Amino acid sequence: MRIRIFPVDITYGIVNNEPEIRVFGVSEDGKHVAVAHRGFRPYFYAILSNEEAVSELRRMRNVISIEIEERKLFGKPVKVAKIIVTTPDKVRDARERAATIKGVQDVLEADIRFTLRYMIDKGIKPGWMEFEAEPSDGFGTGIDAFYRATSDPVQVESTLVPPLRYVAFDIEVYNPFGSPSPERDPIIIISMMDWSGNIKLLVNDGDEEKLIRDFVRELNELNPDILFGYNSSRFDLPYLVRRASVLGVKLPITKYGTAPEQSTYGHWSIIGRAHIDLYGVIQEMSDIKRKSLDYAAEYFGVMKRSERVLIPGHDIHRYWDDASKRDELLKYARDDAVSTLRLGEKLLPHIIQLANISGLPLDQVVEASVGARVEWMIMHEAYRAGELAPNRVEREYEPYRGAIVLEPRPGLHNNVAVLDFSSMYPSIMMRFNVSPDTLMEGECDCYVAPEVGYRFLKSPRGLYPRMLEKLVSARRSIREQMRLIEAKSPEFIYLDARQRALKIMANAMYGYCGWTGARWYRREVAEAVTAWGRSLLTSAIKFAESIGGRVIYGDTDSLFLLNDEGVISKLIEKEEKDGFEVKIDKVYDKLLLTESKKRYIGLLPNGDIDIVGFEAARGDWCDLAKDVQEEVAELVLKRGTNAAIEYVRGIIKKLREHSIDLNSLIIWKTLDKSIDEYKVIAPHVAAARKLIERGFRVGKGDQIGFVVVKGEGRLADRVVPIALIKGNEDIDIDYYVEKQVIPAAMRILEPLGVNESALREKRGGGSILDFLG
DNA sequence: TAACCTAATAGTCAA
DNA sequence: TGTTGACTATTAGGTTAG
Repeated sequence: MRIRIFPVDITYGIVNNEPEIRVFGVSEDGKHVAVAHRGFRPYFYAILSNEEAVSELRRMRNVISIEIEERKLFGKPVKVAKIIVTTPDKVRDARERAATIKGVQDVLEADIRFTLRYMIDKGIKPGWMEFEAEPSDGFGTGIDAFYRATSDPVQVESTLVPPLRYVAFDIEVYNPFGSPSPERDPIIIISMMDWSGNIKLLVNDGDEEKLIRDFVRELNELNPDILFGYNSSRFDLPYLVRRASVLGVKLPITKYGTAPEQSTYGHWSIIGRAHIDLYGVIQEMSDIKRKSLDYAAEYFGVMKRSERVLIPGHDIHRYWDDASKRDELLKYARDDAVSTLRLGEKLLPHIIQLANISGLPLDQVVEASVGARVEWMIMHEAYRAGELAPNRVEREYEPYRGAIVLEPRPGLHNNVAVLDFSSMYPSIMMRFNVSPDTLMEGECDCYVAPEVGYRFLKSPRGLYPRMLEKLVSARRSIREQMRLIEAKSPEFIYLDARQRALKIMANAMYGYCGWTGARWYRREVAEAVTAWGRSLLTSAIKFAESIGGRVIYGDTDSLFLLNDEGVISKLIEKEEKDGFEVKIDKVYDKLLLTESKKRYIGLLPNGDIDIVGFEAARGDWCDLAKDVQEEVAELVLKRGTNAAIEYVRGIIKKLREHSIDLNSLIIWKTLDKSIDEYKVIAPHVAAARKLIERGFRVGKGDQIGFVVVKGEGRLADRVVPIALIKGNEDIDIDYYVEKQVIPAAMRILEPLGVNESALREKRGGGSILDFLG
């Protein structure tokens, strides 16, 4: 019989010294099914410098057989021995032995995990797959039907996703000592929400063991395919596991009836299910400045911050202890579970597509770095092309030249067209066959990169260009399909997520090739791409100017031109002839350029304002300053500078009267390293230190919010982290006027000829005291 | 000692 | 553990005027 399965988790077991791949997933009718597949063995390659090594390799223990193959490494043919080993746990030992054998130059692909090896070799990525199979004995719990595969799997293209069952969970911990510790502090609430909207609030009524057992029972009854959490890889799941073990309670929530375990990169996996920590997905979305669950949920329109309970983390124990506040804490826990579930629903299509395109399983793809995702995608392609995966090696960092940014022509311009090269770097790689395996030294039938002179074979097609072509053409056909489908239908959402993911992956390839940690790293490849990019942009400028165009700004792949239809259409036509697509991205009715690169504001025909690069677009300025700048931008473009000046004066007056909400004065900055690595104690570092003194665990990656209060010394000595705000702080209004509001406003007003003094209230009597004091 | 200058450090954004 | 280019604030440590 034929079994079609949408995999949720793929793992393996060992039966009679033979590995058995086990695919847990969902069938088309929504049943939980699992397929076991035997017959596939782990292996790795050895590059041979002489044939005599083969007999010695054959004599190694746990080796089943050796096959001599012709493969390629960076495009060059090599002879390799494929060393097939009994079970995955024997690979390491065999690899180490093989490496010491004379005649073995190098050992390759010994660090590829078995289940991923299986998927690469069988041409399977997470998504529908089909087996010939027959019913079999069980090897887990919570499964409706077991099968044993009698054929290799086949990937099935389908735009459908089965009805997956998912649950979101969140734990609250009693934390009177600051950050909680599982050895000491009990779990007090576990909140859960399932796919059909049922919410469960499990409460510690004095028996924490029962709480955990209740959670296990509820979860196994729901038997979800996906468990969503928010920061659950770093907090909730390890805390639960540790706490259960401290209490001596079992936590059998995997489909093997075991506890979750930590696997690679700190990820916590639940066999048979996909544990998806949404925090990682949010973290890489640069549009979302605040990464906490409440902000992320608000960003996606899932739950407004104003409509939910917000409790500062360090206060949880107080709400628990205070009988009159406990209900609020329960509501808070509930809101977290609801937000997490709804966020999961929004993000799942995206996650499924990233998994399907990269080849990484659902739970791993959210944890994996961008580089790792691209690399797995390349591994699949390389295998089919007979290319060996190079080993990961530590390399020295070698900087190289990037893109051009034009000097802006400052001033207020009318009717400006912004043109850009569509997917410039991917296009360059495809157009000139730029790839690590086509890079050549010496004479050849080659494309030669400008300035840097690196040479790339015209044929055969390289690994990178081939992959990009697949990504680009897949995206193109999806976008065509989308035109025929009703927007917001399930299929539309699926296709849209897919085309976005394809674009993300295509755009990530350039960054990957310049990453020193990449298996297929070749600095020359990245360098050639940016060199061609510079040359494309400069020649486009020259051409535009030669036919009377006026270029006022440009960055990497974009040109800002005074709108002239003739010039623009000729430029577009010319680039098309050269194999590049140039498009009008947008047209501004008005555009304000300053002397700064990468910063401008523009007025679109529909009245919208674009603010690019300025403080209003940044996450590290207080909301007040950002709001002021946004308003100033709008007033300046729509009504003129005087209106903007009046507005700013009004805000400053309000601020001095203390009638501005404290929340709009919070400044957020990320700790990019752990606290003792800092050479300079910046304000947010000082704020973080204060938190640590008070028992909070803050560190690398955390966002620190603080306000500035009056006092002596450095700014860093005058910050109060928001978790420690009592409400009676003496806010340093002058700081907010002079260092936040006025600079943000002046950034836009100054180039228009406004003097800073125009923003300040005239000082009345007693001004001499102000100067002295 | 206050005022001023400058390099280094750090974070964030544009592309 | 994707890239370079660019802007900006703040600290840290100096020099200088008085």
